[in-house]
Amino acid sequence: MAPKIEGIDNESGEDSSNGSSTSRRPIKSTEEYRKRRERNNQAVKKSRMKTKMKTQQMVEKVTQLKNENEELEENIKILNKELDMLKSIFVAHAGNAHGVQVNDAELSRMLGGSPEVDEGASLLMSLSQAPPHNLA
Amino acid sequence: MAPKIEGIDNESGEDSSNGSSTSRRPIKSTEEYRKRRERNNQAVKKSRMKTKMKTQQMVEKVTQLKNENEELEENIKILNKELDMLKSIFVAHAGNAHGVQVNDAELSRMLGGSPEVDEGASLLMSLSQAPPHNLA
DNA sequence: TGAATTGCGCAATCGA
DNA sequence: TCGATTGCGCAATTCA
Repeated sequence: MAPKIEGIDNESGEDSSNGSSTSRRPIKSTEEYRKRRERNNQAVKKSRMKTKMKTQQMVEKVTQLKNENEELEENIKILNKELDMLKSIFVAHAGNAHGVQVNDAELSRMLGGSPEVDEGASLLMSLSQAPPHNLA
Repeated sequence: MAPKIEGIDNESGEDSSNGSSTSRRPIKSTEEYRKRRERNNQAVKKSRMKTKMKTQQMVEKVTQLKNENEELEENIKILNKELDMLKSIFVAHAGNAHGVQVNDAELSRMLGGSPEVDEGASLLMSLSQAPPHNLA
């Protein structure tokens, strides 16, 4: 995390008194050094490519999710519309020639499912108050 | 796009014959150079920060959209369930003591709205075939 | 022309 | 120990 002052080449853990030569400056050090640098440069390049790819994929992911979202909202709109239709028909029919034969208790029994409707918009509430089921 | 061989310091567009000194090597060049380098380093840092922020925000955006998506799917499930309920009630009621008073033509008229239901799942189809409205 | 962006290499540090 | 990450500076290039 704390790079050196920059520019200084204090590399190689090798000691200057190399066991394979009388050279004042270690030979193997330098060639080994270049070899290592080259490998690291390669690794860096690879790593950065990877990062770029990930970023790119995230951009795509975002647009994809946005589209999915739009479709879902659209479907919810349609479903709500259909629900409203059915409710109107239901009510109209009920108030027509005869009283409704199912009361709330019966409805509750018939419904049964959807135990925990988080948005407070159950069928019964829909029937009585008709709040559009959107919430997004 | 094509960096130099690296390490060579061929900088400064200044001419060696600087108009403010007799020095063979331009003085202003060097100080100007450092000044520019410093500014660029600053700009680079800034730019990279910006990039990082954007990336981070995208990560958050993705999780946010995923959550929203989940909620929407959940709501669609609920709506479909409610729709099914209403339909059962409707059909049961119809087949009970008297015939259905609304035929398809009437229904069509009553529906009116939702001009272009893209998924082929209109109310009428729902009533006759009951295909769950999911499609996500 | 000056700021912003980008490719690249170096060194430190991390992680297995 | 060695590849992967990361902060940083340099120079070329792009943008405004």
